[in-house]
This record gives sequence, structure tokens and C-alpha cells, in this order.
Amino acid sequence: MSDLLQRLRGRGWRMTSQRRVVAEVLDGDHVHLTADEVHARAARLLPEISRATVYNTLGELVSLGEVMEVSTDGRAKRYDPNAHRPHQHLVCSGCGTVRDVHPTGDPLADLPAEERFGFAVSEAEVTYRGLCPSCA
Amino acid sequence: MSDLLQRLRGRGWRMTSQRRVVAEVLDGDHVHLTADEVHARAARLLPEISRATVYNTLGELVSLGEVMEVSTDGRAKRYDPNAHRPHQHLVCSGCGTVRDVHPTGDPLADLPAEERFGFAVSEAEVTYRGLCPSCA
DNA sequence: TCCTACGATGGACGCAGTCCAAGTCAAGAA
DNA sequence: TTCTTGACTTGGACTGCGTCCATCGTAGGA
Ligand SMILES: [Mn+2]
Ligand SMILES: [Mn+2]
Ligand SMILES: [Zn+2]
Ligand SMILES: [Zn+2]
Repeated sequence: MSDLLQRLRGRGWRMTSQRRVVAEVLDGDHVHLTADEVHARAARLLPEISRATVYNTLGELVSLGEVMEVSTDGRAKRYDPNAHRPHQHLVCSGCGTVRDVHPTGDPLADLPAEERFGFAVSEAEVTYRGLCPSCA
Repeated sequence: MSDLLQRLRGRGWRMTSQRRVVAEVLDGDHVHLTADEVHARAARLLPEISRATVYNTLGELVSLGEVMEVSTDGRAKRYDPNAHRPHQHLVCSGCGTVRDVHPTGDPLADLPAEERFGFAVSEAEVTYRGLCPSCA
């Protein structure tokens, strides 16, 4: 994520303490935090950071393609820093944990032309569900 | 959907005009209405029906397995009466239209054991996205 | 026809997210 | 280094979607 800060600087971003802290909180693998979780963790490092700033920063990171928005349930969106390697998600139906997974094959290939209704289909998003080891 | 009313009667449901109207609104193919859309259409047939009743009835139909809840975006959930034949969804990125699609093969088969992290995976939900003919 | 438990109602409430006017500060200019 | 300025941050009001609850109404059995 330190190179993320470099890329953002290169894009003309002002480096504020708020943005640095949000980037730091998003660092890691299998990170899929809600905006409020990001805010809570960011606030441990920078107590006065506001919810609005967290939402603004996450939105900017998403439009720059640096972070992916994931809606696994009908609840709060989750923010995924692993936006550069395409992947899918495995969600525990018990506790809600989310893991990155890499299915074999291209899911788009499984949709035959006669099932496309004339759409220009560009993306397939797969959510696998089941019970994780600790919930089973 | 008339047989739906039969099944519900068999399950001990009281047949109220509200429930009849909600069932009628949900009749058809490629129906993926939000709760508020269901309410609006139901209210054309029964003006005094309340939002709470629509939510209650939809929730009951979902737990009986008669209707499927679909979250295609981070917005309002959609309610799908086509709950008996398993299928996936194709969503227009322009106008939000949703169509039922039937991909070939079993999406679950594409997730190898070493990508399951010990989960008991039971379900795979696929959302295809693209532009529909009128939005292209 | 009567009774009553189940269902309907509408309004208050909660959560996730957006918007805004006012204040603050990062970073280039001098 | 200090100055300047527009990009950024802030808190609070506001919206959309959904849930909850006390009260009222009625479907359907006795
Ligand atoms: Mn991910
Ligand atoms: Mn469907
Ligand atoms: Zn779990
Ligand atoms: Zn369209």
C-alpha cells in the first residue's frame, strides 16, 4: 500500500493525514471492511477523522480503480484493496467472513449467446456461500 | 401464481385481500421488483395497503421459499417469484433491468478444493453485467 | 352469529450513505 | 520562510430502505 500512496501522489492527490490513515487501514490480504469499520480503525490512529471523509476517500479510491466495492449481502458495502488481481468471494453464511477465491475457468464463458438477450455482457461476479470451519 | 395461493392456504395462511394482491403483482416472468415497486402496483389494486404489510408478506414468501431475494446492486432488494427453477441474473449497467439466465455447467464445480479454505460451500450466485440492447 | 388470534396499519425508529456550508491546511509561489 | 489559495475536512442535516410496535380490524372456526 506504500506504492498506493506513491500512485496517488502522482495523480495529484494532496497527502493528508486522513488519506494516509485510510490507506493504512486498508492494507492486507482478505480485507473486506465496511465503511464504518474503516472509520472505526482509522479513528484509532487519528481520532478526529470524520465519517464523511472516510466515505469521500473510499469513493475516490474506487473511481481510481484502487479499491473494489463488494456487496455480499443486502447490508453495508465492503471495500476491498485487492482490486488489481481479479477474483471472486467466498462468504460464510454464519459469521459473514469474506475470503478471496480464484475459480478455474472464465465464468463469462458459461453464458451461451442465446442466454444473453442481446446484451453486451462484460462482467461476471460470483459469490460462493457456505459455512466456515469455525461456524460448521 | 394461483397455485401459489393454494399452497399458502394449505400452509394455514389466512387469505386476506392484501396477500392476494401482493401475489398477483408478483405474477410473471423476469419479474424482479423492489418492495416499493410491489407496494406501488399493489396500491393500484387496493389503495389502502400499507408498506409494512408488503414487507411482511414478502418476508413470509421468502422464508417459505416461494420468492427469492435478489441484491443486484447496493440499493433496494428485488423480489423474484421464479424461486423454483434455479437461475442466475443478467443486469443492465445502464438502466438496471434484470433478466433470468441459465448458464451451462455448475458454477460450484469451478471452485477447487484448495480454494475453499475448509468451508462447506453450498451455493454459488452469479451476476452478469453489461449493456442491454436499448442502452448500448 | 360470535369470538379471537392472526394479520393490517401508520408512524416512529435505525442503519447506510449523501450533501452542504463553513472552516482548515497542503503545497506551490515568491 | 511566509503567503496564498483552492482542495480537503468536518459535523450535522437529510434521504432511502427497511424494521418495529401499539393498536385496530377481520378471516375463519365454533
Ligand atoms: Mn476480495
Ligand atoms: Mn430471477
Ligand atoms: Zn463463519
Ligand atoms: Zn439498459
